[in-house]
Amino acid sequence: MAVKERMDYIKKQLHSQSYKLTPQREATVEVLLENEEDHLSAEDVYLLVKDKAPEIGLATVYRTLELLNELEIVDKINFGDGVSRYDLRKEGANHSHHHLVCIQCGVVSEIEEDLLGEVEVKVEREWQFKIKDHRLTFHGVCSKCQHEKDSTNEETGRQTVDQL
Amino acid sequence: MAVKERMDYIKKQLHSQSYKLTPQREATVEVLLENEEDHLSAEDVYLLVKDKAPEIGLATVYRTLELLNELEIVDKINFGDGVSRYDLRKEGANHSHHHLVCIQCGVVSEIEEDLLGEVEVKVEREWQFKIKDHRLTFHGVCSKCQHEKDSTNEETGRQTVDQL
DNA sequence: TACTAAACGATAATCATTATCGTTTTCATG
DNA sequence: CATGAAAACGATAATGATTATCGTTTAGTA
Repeated sequence: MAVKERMDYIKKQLHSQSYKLTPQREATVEVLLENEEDHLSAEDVYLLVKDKAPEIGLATVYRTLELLNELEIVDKINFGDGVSRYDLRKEGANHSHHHLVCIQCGVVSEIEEDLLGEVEVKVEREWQFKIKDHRLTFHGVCSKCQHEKDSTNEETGRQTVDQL
Repeated sequence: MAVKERMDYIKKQLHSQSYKLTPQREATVEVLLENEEDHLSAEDVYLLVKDKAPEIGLATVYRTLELLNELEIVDKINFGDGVSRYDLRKEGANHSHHHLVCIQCGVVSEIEEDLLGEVEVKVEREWQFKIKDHRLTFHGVCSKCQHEKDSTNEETGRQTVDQL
């Protein structure tokens, strides 16, 4: 399965930089692979990883996520709520993918396609800026919420407004 | 001058939503107008505003920035260091402008031009997502750092790498 | 001028993240 | 396989930004 292969790939990356391959790190990566779409916070990862490795400490989770971020295996992202979220990079991707954040239900979904190719060429040329990575997030209303005019939403109670 | 006019405009916006126009709020907005390019944190604003209104409290600065954010007079942005930064919207702009963050010297500069027009059309169409706002940040090496190969940098000590 | 809700200042509380420190484990070596 | 050193760990204290609380002050109005 793909999960196993990607796990092996990540293991190799750790090894190649002479980081040790501890069970805690393995369990953490496993959790990330199994919840790839979920934009987990450190706390989320901690709770999930405790099922696999109950003795793990929160500090270790933070340390591992930080390490994975440095190795560019995960992206540390921030949607403006007070927490960092950790997002596994697609295999071989050299940039962070884009996000859609629904301001009504809070759901975060992903755009894997890179929409910024031309934009980056322009920025590099006109601003003499050598781009290494990008962050692109759209805030708006997801298709589901656009159709639920009467949405009973725990976060804001806001109604859908001017779309459609 | 433009500052005065924009101040009046912001005053009107506060008034129109029946928020009071206190000296503390006025001083805070003044600081934002006078340091528009600087991506100030709440603490930064606090220190600057103390010159104009020495008795102001940090809590009030946070409250005011929060209010201005809700009124869409400022954007609250986050570049991944632990602090929120507050960025005045250009007059009449209905979206956040873009940012370039230099990973070597830490300088943040702005792109005022909206580069996302076509991208947004595509996203709205293909993902059925009604966009209200966006956040776009490029991380990379600014033109200055690209030319300082021997950069003595207090943050990372990192050398310029593979560009040029 | 007096009133009342809004706003304020000081500061305590919260909460995510980081640092510390003594213990445990991994992995290379004999 | 046993051993030793460095790396990693778990528990928890410390930090630092932000938010909540609360008694006092003030802006805008009658």
